[in-house]
Amino acid sequence: MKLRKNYTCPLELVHDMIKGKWKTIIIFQLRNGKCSFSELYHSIAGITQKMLLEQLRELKHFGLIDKKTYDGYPLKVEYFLTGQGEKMLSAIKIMQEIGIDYMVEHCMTEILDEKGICY
Amino acid sequence: MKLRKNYTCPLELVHDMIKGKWKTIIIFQLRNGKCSFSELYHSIAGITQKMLLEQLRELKHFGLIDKKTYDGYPLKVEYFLTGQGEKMLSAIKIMQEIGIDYMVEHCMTEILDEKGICY
DNA sequence: CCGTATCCGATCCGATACTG
DNA sequence: CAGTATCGGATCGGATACGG
Repeated sequence: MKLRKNYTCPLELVHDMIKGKWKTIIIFQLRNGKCSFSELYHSIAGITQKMLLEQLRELKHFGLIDKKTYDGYPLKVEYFLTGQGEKMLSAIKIMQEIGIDYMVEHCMTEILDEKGICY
Repeated sequence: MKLRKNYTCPLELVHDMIKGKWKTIIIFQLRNGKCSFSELYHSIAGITQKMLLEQLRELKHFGLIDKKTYDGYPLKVEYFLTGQGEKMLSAIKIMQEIGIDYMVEHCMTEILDEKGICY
């Protein structure tokens, strides 16, 4: 990842913060508090270890998440949202609604749970 | 663009709606109402005609913007946000704030205007 | 003014195998 | 359990030229 890139606008910066297929989903999965690596891994359908690690590293770099590592064996790590991560979550929750609106509108609701939500 | 993709979660869908370097910026530029193609083109630093057209087409496909074409010469077109586009704008405004927060925090404020905003 | 077409390097991301 | 390394196809996005 290129650090200290010359950004010409805040939204360009935020694009780097959350770009890619997985970052918004990862942030959303952390909405209820801390998760271990494998909790995230098993709760996000289709993601690979490589992608999860990579995206977690980038999210941490931009200060949206942080992690706490515990010594001992087996290794234990907890990922959690920072203050800015929570702020991003509030934007992502709006996006989730927009996604659901679209799916309802276009009859793609078969994947939603009984509350009309998934992930 | 692949239509009727099989989405497994709303955020994956929304990722397609706004992915790429330019879409959030385009939506933000439409925050004050309708714009012609060239107004958008000249107000977004660094974008090419190709990218602008391509991204406008995709935003329209997902129903975040719409356009109105007037006959006559020279050609006149107006792009504007739909209801869902306005909803997306509310999320994008939060992201803008996050971007500005980050820039202030990391002393990258030289590009911000006197109100601390750009674009 | 508005929209299209092509070329090509950079990046994304899935598959897979491996380490502490 | 947590993290790393490599390969290769797909997609993204900038440059450039052209057409209605």
